[in-house]
Amino acid sequence: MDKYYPTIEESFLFNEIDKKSIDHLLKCLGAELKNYDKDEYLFLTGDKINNIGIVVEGIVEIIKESLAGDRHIIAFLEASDMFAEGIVSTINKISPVTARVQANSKVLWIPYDKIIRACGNVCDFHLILIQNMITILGEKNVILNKKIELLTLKGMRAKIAKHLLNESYDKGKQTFQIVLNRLELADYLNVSRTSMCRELSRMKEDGVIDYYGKSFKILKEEELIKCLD
Amino acid sequence: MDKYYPTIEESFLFNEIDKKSIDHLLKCLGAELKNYDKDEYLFLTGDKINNIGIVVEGIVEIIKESLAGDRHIIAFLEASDMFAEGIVSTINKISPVTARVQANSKVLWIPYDKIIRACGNVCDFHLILIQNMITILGEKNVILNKKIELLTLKGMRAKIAKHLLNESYDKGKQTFQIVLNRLELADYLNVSRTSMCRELSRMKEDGVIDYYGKSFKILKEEELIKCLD
DNA sequence: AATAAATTGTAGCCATGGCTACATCTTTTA
DNA sequence: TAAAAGATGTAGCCATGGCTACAATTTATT
Repeated sequence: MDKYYPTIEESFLFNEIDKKSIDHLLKCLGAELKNYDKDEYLFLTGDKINNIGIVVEGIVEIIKESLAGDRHIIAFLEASDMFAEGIVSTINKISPVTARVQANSKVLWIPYDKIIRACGNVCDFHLILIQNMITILGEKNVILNKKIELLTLKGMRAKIAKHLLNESYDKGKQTFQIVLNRLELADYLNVSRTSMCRELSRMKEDGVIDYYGKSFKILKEEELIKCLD
Repeated sequence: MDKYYPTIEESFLFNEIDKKSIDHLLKCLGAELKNYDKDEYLFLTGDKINNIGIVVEGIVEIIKESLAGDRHIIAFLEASDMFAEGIVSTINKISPVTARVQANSKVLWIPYDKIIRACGNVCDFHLILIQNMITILGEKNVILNKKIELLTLKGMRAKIAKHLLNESYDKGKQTFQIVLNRLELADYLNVSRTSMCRELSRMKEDGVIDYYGKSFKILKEEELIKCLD
């Protein structure tokens, strides 16, 4: 298991925790490393979940089944990504999603109980762990709120403007590269790709932004801000 | 301060905590009760927040200022409602909103540090408190995710269908009362009231639902579910 | 009970944006 | 290096849903 420590340490859950102590801590937590074969399920929609998972090797897919029956992948998780933390921290702990490995994978499972209940010999790390857990949930809240803000905006231009401003603020520059391609971006903004492309063209024509591929430049910030009304 | 205990106890933060211990606990936490006059500000957008607030008396408004400069009230909080818990649990603790009292009010402030750091004489309550804190954040995540699911649906009928199904499942009945009026509902679904009313009429005409005022009845659940594609 | 105010429902008009189809350009694979 | 697959941009068509205006109904106020 030791060979995976570098991966495990990267998770924010172990932020500020002395790397030398992780071995001790994982034992204290009763963490378990499990192997999964391609396409094996980790848990299904409706299952009661009691562990937090950290991907140690391979790929984990998070799948949302709609009431209407169709399946939609909402996340691809890679090594050191955490999952299920949002589920175990609710009252009933019932998963609204299904998790499956896409390739042969290894997952580290940590019992939620052990994380939030300080162990008998209250190690200092435990309290840091709990604080990290809360911070992770807090930050997730921020991300969800940002997404809601975006989705709530009326009009194509407003959505594009808001997103580009967000990116620009995050990077601290007027010129920046985006990560998503056009289709993914349209998906994120919940609009059709073609209509989004059309509006991007218009915005370039109007001289408020410029772009080539994934490189964007904000030309008239004030104009973009005006779009948000 | 004792006279406000019944209100304070109602907060989920003190769930499962012996009421007799609350007095001791609040002292251990260094909780402070403060008075505010009508229209006084509790904190402004951009302020760094270090305390969780619980409304003890009066009304607190949470206000969102858009980049474009207009103000929008996103919540009215009443006695025993908690606020700022989502802010203090992030990394930088900067508030994205402004809080103001709408009438003469009393607010109980609890230092976040004290909540998540067990005190020297580790009282048992402290751990419960921390677990409650995590549960609160987890549940908030669930609510935000539900809202995103709704906003992401394409088409008026899908949004209405999803919301009515949610309400029906929550209440466990096909017939139920909604809380919001038409304007508030339209706002929640992020559509115009008139278009929503039009679609509600059509749905009634099609015989998939029936309603009168705030009373709704789901007539053909399978049909509603089909709308979600 | 009478009036005012607020809430809800309906209709017509038209802008926004989704969809199909295709062209252009880029990247991957053989 | 050619061919295939994928990503991006553009255009035309038309359905969805936003908006204004007003009617009908319910609730609040005097």
